[in-house]
Amino acid sequence: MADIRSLEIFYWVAQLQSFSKAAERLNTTQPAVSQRIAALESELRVKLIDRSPRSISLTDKGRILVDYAERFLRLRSAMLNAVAEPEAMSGLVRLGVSETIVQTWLSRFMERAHAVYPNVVIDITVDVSPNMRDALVSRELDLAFLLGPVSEPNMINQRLCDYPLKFIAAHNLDVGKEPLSKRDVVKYPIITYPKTTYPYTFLREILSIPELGMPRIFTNSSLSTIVRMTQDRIGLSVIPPDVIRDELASGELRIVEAELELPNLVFTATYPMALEGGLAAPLAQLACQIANQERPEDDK
Amino acid sequence: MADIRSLEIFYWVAQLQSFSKAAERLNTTQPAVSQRIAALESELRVKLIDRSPRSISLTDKGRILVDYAERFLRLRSAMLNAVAEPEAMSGLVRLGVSETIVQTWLSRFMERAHAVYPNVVIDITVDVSPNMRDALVSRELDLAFLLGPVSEPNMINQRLCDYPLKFIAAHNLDVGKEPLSKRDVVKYPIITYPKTTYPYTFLREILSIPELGMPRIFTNSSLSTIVRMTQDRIGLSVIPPDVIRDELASGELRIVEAELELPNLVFTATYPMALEGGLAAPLAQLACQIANQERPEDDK
DNA sequence: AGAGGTTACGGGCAGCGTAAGGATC
DNA sequence: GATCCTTACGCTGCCCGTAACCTCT
Repeated sequence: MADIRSLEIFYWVAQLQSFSKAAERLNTTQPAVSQRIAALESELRVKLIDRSPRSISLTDKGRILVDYAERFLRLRSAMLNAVAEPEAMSGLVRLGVSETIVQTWLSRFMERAHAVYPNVVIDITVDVSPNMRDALVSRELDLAFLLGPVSEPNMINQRLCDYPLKFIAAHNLDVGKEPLSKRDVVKYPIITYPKTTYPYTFLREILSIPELGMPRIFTNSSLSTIVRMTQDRIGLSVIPPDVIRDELASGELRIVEAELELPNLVFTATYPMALEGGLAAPLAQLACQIANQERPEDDK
Repeated sequence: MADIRSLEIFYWVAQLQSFSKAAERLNTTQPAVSQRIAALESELRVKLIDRSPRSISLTDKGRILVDYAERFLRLRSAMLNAVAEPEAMSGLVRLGVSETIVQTWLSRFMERAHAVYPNVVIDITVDVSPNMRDALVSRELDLAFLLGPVSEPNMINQRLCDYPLKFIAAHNLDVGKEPLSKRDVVKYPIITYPKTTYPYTFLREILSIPELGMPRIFTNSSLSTIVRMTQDRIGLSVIPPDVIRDELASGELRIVEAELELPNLVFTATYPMALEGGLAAPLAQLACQIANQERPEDDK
C-alpha cells in the first residue's frame, strides 16, 4: 500500500505532463504507467489526474500528492546516501557534458564513477551548454557538467572548475613575440565555441572595431575540430589551454599572449533537486573531486 | 527497490527488538519478517542487525536506518491524511480504553469511527491506565484513552475530557442532608478504582486520619461492579457522575456532597509518534470531538 | 491516420505461509 | 527442550510487457 514506486511514477507523470514520456523516462511501457496511476487513484480513492484527450493536468489532490512524492524521493535519496553502500546504488543517470570537459577530465571521472558505483549506468550526451540547460529544465537530463551556473529555481549548481581562455596558435603561425593588441588579433580569423555560447558572444563584443567591421569568427561545436583548424593555421583559436595539454607540451600549438582580458570559463555540475535515486548529488560531488585533483601528469 | 513495506517491518523489528514480535505486530509470519530484513540488508549491502542467539541489536547503520524508516512512516501518514479519502485508510489499530470511557462515550466513538473509516479495524482492550501506559511504551497499543497525560518522550497526549469525581450513594442509604465531613465519609467503606490508579492513591492519602487508622477502601477494576456494589449499599463510591447518568436520572443513585476537594479525572488520547498508517492521530482527533460534543440526551 | 491513453491477456517473479532446520540457553 | 531466527518449498497474486482498442485532431 502506498508503494514508493507508484509515487515515483506519478511524480514523473506530473513532471513531464505525459504518461508516455514518463514511461520512457522510467524505462518501462506506457500501459504499466497507466496501470500504476490507476492503482494509486483507486487506492487513495481520489482522482489525481484529469485526462483530456490531448493533454493531462493534475487535480487539486494531485498537486498536493506531487509535493509528497517529491519529499518521498528526496527522503529515499538521503536514506540511500546515508546507509547504503555505493555498490547498492543502481539506475540510469542521463549526464550531459560540455565538450571541454570531455577533453579534460571526463574519462577520469567515468573511471572513478564506475569504480565507486559499479551498478550505475551513465548515459552521456555531449552538447553545448545552452541546450543542456534546456534539457535539464525539461528533465531530459539528470545532471550536466556545463558552463556557468544555471539560475533556475530548483536547480542545484556545484562549482567544478575554472578554465582560463587563451589565444592559441599553431607553432608555425607567425604572430610575433609581443603580446597582441586588439588590432593584431582581428587580423586573424578567430576560431571558438558555437554562437550560442558565452565565449562567442563575449569575443564578438570585445573584438568589434567600428572601422574594421565584424571580426571573422569561425565557430564549431566540435572542440577537436577547432584544434585541428588551429593546427592547420586557419586562424587563432580561443579555447582553454587545458584542453590541448598534449599539443602544448609537444610544441605543436602555443599560447599567444594578448592585451585582451578574457574571462574564465566556469563549469558547474548542475542538477534538479529531488531526483530519484539520489544519484545526481553524489556524482556531482565526485566530479568536483576529479575536476580539482592534481593533473594526471603528476601521477607519473 | 527500497520498498516502504520493508522499512516498516524493519522499524518494528527495531522497536520491539524481535523478529517474532514484529511479525505478530504486523499480522504476518516470522519467516516473512526474516526474509524482508535479509532482502533489505542485501539490497543496501549493509548489515543492519546483529543477531545474537538470545537477543538482537542494531548495527550503527541500522540505527541510522531506523531514523529514516520512522521519517518514511511519518511522511506516509501525513500524505494519506492529506490526499486520501478516509475510506482508503485501512489497517488495525490496537486501542486501549479506560473503563470510564467505555461507560460514557466509547460506543458513540466506535460508531463514528466506523462510519468515517469503514476499512479500519479497531481492536479494543479495556484496562486500567497504568497498564495501558506500559502497553503504549512497549508498543503493544497504538492508541489509548486513559487517565492523565503520559509523560514519556515520543508520546503525544491530546486532552479529551475532564470528569469530576463525586461521592455516590444508593438512594436508600442514609447519609444525612448536610455535606459530609471527612470523619463522616470514613464511616462508610469507600468503593473506587483499582489500587494502581490515581483516584485510589489520592483517596488513601486524603482520607487517612491518624486516630482512626486506614480508611476502608474497596477497589474494583470493573466500574459496573463498583456501581452494583454502591446500589447494594456496600458503601460510598467515588466515581464520576457521568458514568451513572441513567442511575442518577432514575434516582437509584445520588451524589453526596462532601467537604472534600476531589480532583477531576482528566482523560487523554495518547499515542506514540510515528505510528504506521497514521491512524492514531485522526482517531484521537475524532475522539476529541466525540468526548466534547453535547450529550446524547440533547440529541433527542 | 496518428498521437496518446485504456483495456485485455499471458507469463514471470516476488513475497507469503507452512514446515523443517539449526543454534543457544 | 524451549526459544528464536534461518532455510526450503510451493503457491498465490501482482506487475509488467504485448497487443488490441478507443478517442480526439
